Amino acid sequence: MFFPRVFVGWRDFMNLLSEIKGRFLPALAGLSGDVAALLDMIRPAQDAKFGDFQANFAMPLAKQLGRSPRDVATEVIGRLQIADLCEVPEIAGPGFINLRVRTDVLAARLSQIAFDDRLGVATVAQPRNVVVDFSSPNVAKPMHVGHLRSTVIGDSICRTLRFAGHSVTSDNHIGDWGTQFGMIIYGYRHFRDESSWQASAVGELARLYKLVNQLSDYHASVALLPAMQQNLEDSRQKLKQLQDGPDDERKKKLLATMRKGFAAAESELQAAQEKVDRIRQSPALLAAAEAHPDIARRAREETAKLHAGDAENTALWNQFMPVCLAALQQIYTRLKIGFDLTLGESWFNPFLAGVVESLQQQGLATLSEGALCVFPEGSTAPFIVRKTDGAYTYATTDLATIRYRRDQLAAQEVLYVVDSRQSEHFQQLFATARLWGCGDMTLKHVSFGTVMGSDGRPYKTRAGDTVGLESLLDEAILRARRIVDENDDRREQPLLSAEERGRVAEIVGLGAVKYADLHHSRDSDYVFDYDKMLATTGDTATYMQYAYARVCGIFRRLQISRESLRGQAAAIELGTPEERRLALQLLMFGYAIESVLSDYRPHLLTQWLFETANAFSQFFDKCSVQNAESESLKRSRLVLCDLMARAIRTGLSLLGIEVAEVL
RNA sequence: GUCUCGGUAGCUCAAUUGGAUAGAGUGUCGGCCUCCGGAGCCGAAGGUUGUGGGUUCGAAUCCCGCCCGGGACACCA
Repeated sequence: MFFPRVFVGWRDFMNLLSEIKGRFLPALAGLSGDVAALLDMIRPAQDAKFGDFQANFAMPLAKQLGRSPRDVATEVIGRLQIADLCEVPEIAGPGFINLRVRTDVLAARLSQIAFDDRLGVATVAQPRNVVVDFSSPNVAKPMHVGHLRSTVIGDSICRTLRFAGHSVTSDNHIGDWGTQFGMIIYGYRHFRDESSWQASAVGELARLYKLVNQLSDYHASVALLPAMQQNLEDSRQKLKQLQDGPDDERKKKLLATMRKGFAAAESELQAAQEKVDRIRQSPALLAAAEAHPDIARRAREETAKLHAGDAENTALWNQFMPVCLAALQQIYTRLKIGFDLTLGESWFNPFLAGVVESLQQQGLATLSEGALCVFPEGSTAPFIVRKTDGAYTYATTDLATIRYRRDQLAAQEVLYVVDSRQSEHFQQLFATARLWGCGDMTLKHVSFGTVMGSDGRPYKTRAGDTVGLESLLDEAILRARRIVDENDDRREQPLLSAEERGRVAEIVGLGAVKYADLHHSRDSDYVFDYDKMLATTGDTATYMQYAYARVCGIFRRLQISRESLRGQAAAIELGTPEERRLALQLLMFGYAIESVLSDYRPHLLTQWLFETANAFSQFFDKCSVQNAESESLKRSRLVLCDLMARAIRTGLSLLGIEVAEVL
């Protein structure tokens, strides 16, 4: 018999939900062909008033059998042997079966996992070999806010997969071979400031990149400006004509479309004009621009020379790369994020010709308008694997990478944590890979939305530049420091030295940035807002960190070390609703992780963390540890506190967020 | 034009993928420190889920039409 996914839970004896599903299996036998689907409809209750778990299968099953849902529910409950786990199941509403776990069972389960670092979460029965492709910045330019989501989400997914027992290879597929290298090579040759280069090679490279980019844009804009003005004028005319023309059904819609087109043309023109103005306002820049009229083409030529193996450009590339990588590493070190591999585009360069050859041999690639293309089913646009000029594209590199990951890394699954704007590319890539013979791998685009500013537009500085990641982190940590200072200064006896305050500020600031990102569901755009992410109230990383610090405060106050609890048995007493809720919440950790991994959604873990910290805060409010009515209750609560602290620490660690004993 | 993602409380976002009376945070108003950290806890108000139809026991979720917004659509990656 084939066992579907739910039965993985057999090993996972601490997982309440799996165990409950296991009890329903015999009770449902013979009622439906697809028992797994029915078991899948047993879930945590969506409201505590309905109990702890609810089974929703009676309605669809009744339909299948042509009976009434409550009747079916009654029959299933009649067959169900669950008295040792749950109280008597109740049927509610149209036919929901509500389950409440016996409190003594919760207590017993909690005792068993009390000192388990994994909180009783078993590793998966069938580990997969997963490559996670994330972050992937261009090395020649500084990392900016756009790289934040991929980096933070990707890291969290890696950590969670590893925790679950999968074999994970994180790979930073950096852009180290593209046109931007031609630009810095050109810049280095013509605009290098030797003293700046000596002082800070990265800084100088960033400046050169920006300069060459600006000058290229200038010439492109100057060339395009007349056409753009004409275009704007044309659409102004057309708009006017239409407005004056006869009313009919299509007019309104057409008008809206044209207004949109007009607005787009207008802002396009404005952007181009700004690029031109910026150069013209500076005599030095203007002189540079005029001295290098065909800078864009010549930068492209430098790239082409590099790709062709030109000795001088290769030497420059070799000189630049360590500098660029060190700059990236500095950010990753601050973020406390690491990679198993950093195999960039350049690394796959030697394989590209072979990839194209293989595609041709299999008859997958055809020439179209001079470019060699694959036309995967369901897509009209070509997937270009070799350009007219003979150069390969990132499509080619991505295919080479897939093959490498399958053949050399034995990957069963590859996750691409990349901006949703590239979803069409990945659709084509995956379709092509399947045709090409990589159909045995699971390829998944874990897409995410844009980081927006409070104005609802992509997050930029007031001057309109993208925000550098470095300065963003600085700002968050600075703000966190102010909060930490203020808080500690308020105490009669400050607890933190200046050095400790700095360390805490870093934990709080970084946590705020990461949590803010992760707690949104990844496909939606999210608004970046320092004030919200570092708010001292509400659903932020600090809330969890604060809860953690409060637990530590209890132990400090009572002068008991958390480790000292571990020696003896942990008898748990759950006499109050607050203790019970916290216990149940702690036992749901495994479920939260499963939910995250079912579709790579870290926000489901932030949700669990918030609920857990909230359950603790209620407990903290109502259930005094130091004034517990008995020694055994006090000990029980201490164990609960210790467990909760480790739950928060472990959960946050899967998001890449740290905790501090004192905030 | 084609494709794609979205529109949910004043604001920022959820809703375990079709389940019960759509939930959190924030903001507003009102309670709670002789007691372990008040960065906390409790309560109230706040909704025609863009809109009109359809599918069924049941829809924010699936299908169709329309209205708004973001994004992608041939040689940048």
